[in-house]
Amino acid sequence: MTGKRSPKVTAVDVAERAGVSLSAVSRYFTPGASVSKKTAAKVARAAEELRYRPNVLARSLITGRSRIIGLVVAYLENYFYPEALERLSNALQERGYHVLVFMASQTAGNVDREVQEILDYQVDGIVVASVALSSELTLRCQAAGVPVVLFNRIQDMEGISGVSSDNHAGGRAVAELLLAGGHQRFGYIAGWEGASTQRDREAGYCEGLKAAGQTIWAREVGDFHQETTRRAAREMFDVAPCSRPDAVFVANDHMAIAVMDVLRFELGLDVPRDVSVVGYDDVPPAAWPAYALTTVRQPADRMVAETVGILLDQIANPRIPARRVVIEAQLVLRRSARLPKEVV
Amino acid sequence: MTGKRSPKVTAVDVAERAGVSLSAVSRYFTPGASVSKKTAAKVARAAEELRYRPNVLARSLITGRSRIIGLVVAYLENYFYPEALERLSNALQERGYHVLVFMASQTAGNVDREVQEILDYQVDGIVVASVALSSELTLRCQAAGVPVVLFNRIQDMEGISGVSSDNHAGGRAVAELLLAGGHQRFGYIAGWEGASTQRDREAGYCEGLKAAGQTIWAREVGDFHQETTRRAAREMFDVAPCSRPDAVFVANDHMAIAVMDVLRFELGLDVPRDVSVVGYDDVPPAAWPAYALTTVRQPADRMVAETVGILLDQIANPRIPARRVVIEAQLVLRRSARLPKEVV
DNA sequence: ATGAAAGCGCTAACAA
DNA sequence: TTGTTAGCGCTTTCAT
Repeated sequence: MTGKRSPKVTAVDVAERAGVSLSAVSRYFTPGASVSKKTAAKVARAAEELRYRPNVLARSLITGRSRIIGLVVAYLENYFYPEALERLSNALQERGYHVLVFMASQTAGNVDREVQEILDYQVDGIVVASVALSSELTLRCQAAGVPVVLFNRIQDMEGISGVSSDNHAGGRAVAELLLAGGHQRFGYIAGWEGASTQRDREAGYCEGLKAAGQTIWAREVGDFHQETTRRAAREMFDVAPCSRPDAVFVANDHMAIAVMDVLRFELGLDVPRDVSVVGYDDVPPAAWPAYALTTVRQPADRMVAETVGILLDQIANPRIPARRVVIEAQLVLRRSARLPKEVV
Repeated sequence: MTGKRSPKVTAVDVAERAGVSLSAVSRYFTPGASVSKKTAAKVARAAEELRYRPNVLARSLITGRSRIIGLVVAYLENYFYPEALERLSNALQERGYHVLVFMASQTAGNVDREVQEILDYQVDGIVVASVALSSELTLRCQAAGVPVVLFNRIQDMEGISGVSSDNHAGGRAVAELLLAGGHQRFGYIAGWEGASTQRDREAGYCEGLKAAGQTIWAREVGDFHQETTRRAAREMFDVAPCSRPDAVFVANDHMAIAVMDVLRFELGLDVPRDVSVVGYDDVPPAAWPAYALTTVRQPADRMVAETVGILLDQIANPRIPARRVVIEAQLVLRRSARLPKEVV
C-alpha cells in the first residue's frame, strides 16, 4: 500500500456517482431533511464507496454553527481540572460538540488574547475555567453572540454566566467543623488573592470563626501553587509550639497536600494530633489513604452538567439571560482533621 | 450596555470603510503578503474600529489548513496525561495551532469513531495518546493526508509515527535495581495487556531478572486502573509472609500509588522494609514525600517536543516518512525501594 | 502594490 | 421529494 494521497472527495463527486444532485447528498447528511429511501440508498452507497465525509468547516461557514466549544484553562496541575475537562468533553461530545483547548498563560490577566483567538475559530460557546474575564472581552463575546460560562468562578458582570460551588458556605462549614473539634488557633493558607473562589472560601471561614468569637490566628498566601504553599506552611508552622496553629484550612486540596507533607516530613508534626488540616475540592488524591484529607467536595459532575446546560441553552436561544449557579458543597470527613467527640 | 448582537463584521466591511479592496484587507492579515505602509495603516484603522477579525474557518476552506490538531486521549486520571496535554497544547499554541480534544470511549477499540470525527474537522494532524489505531483508520488518515503521531505508544505499522520512552530498557533497569537491592521474590503488576507500553516494560523486567537467573515470582493484572490494581495487590500480598514478594514493579505510577496504599494501610506492611515498590512515569504525586516512589521517568517535555516536531514536519512536507522516536528513560531513586548498600 | 474575479465545500431558499 | 441557484467569508490567481 503506497502512501499515495487521494484527492479530496467532495459532495459533488458523491452526487455524480450516485446519479443525484448535490442537494440530495447534502440532505442525506442533514439529520431530519427530506430524502426518499431510494435516493438515500444511492447516496449512502456512493458515499461509502468514495469514503466521503462532509467537511464540517465548510458546513459551519453557512450554518453559522461550528459545534466547537472553546475552553480556556490554566491550572491542569490542580487535579480538579483534568477531571472536569474529561467530564466536560464527554458531555459535549454526547451532544455533538467538541472542545478546542486554549491554555491560559500562567501570568494572569492575559486571558484576553486566548479568548480573542477562540472567537476567531467561530466557536459556538466558551467555557472559562478558573480565570476571570475583563469586561472588554466580555463585551466582545456578547457582540459576537458567543455565550460564555465561567466554570468554578463567579463574576458579577452582566451577561456572564457562572457555575461554582458554594464557596462561602463551604468555608463556613470548615470553620464550624474545626471549632467543634475543639481547636484553638486557626490558620488559613490562601490561594491566589485575585480569585473569587479564594475570597469566598476565606470570607466564609472568617465568618464561621467570628460567629464563635474567634478569628484567624495566622495567615499565609500559597497562590494555588505547591512550592509557594510549602514556603507558606514553613512560615506558619516552623515556630514555637505555643504560637503555632492547631488547625489550618487550606484554600484547595492541591495546596493542602503540600502542607501535610511539610508538616509531617519536614517539621515532624502529626496530622491530625498536632495540627488538623482541611482542604477544598475533594480531588482524587485527597482520598488516598496516605493523605485521607478532610475536605469540601465540589461535585465536578454536577458543575459540568450545569455548565453544559447553560451553554447549550444559550446557544439554542441567544436571548436567554445569563445564569449564575451555585452548587452545594459537602464536607467530606476523613482523618486529617480531629473530629468533635460526639461525632466519633 | 444592552446585549444587542452586532451583525457579523466581514472583510468586505473593512475594505469599504478603509476605502480599499477586499484583497488588500486579506493581504494585510496574511503574514508576508505585499501591502504598502499606507494601505496597511488604512486597513489597520478600519479593522480596529470595526473590531474585525478574520474568520479562520473560512480561511481554512481555501488554504486547506485549519491549524487544528486533533488529540485523542483516554486516561486523564493517570496524571501523566494532563501534564502532557498541557505541554502539548502550549507547544502547539506557540506555533499557531490549537488542540481539539476527543475523549476516547473507555472501551478500547472504539477509537475509530473518534478519529473519523476528527477527520471531519479537517484537522492538520492528529495526536493519539495512549491508545492504538486500527489499520483501517490508519489508512484513512493517510488517504486524507493527515499525519498521525502516537504519543506514548509505538505501533509497527507503516506510516504511523510514534513517540515513547524506552519501556524495555526502563523495565530492565528496574529489574537490575531490585536485584542489586538484594531482593529475592519479584512481583509484577501489569497494566492493560493490550498496551505496547505494558508489554515492553514487562519484557524488559523479565529479561533483566533472567539475566541474573531469576524470574517473576508473582504476577497480577491491574489494567492501568486503581481499583483493579488494589484487588491485584491484595491478591499478591495478602498471603503468608514467606510466599509474598519482597519487591514489586508496577506498570505505572498511578497504579503503584494504589499498591503502596494497600500495602501500608490495609496490610500493615512497611515500604520499603517489607516490600520495595517501583513504578513508571514519574508523575508529580510520585515525588510527594508521602509516597517518595522510586520510578522510571518518562520525560514528558521531550516526548511532547518530539511529537510536535514530527507532526509539524509532516504537515509542512507530507512526503516525509513516518518516524518512531524512543526516548531514554531514567531511573529516579526515592524511598519506596531498598537500595544496594554501596549506593547508599 | 493593488483590484477584479473565481471558487474553497457546503447549505438553504426557491422552483419545479 | 428533488434540482437549480446563490452565496457563507475568505484567499488567490491574474491583470493592471
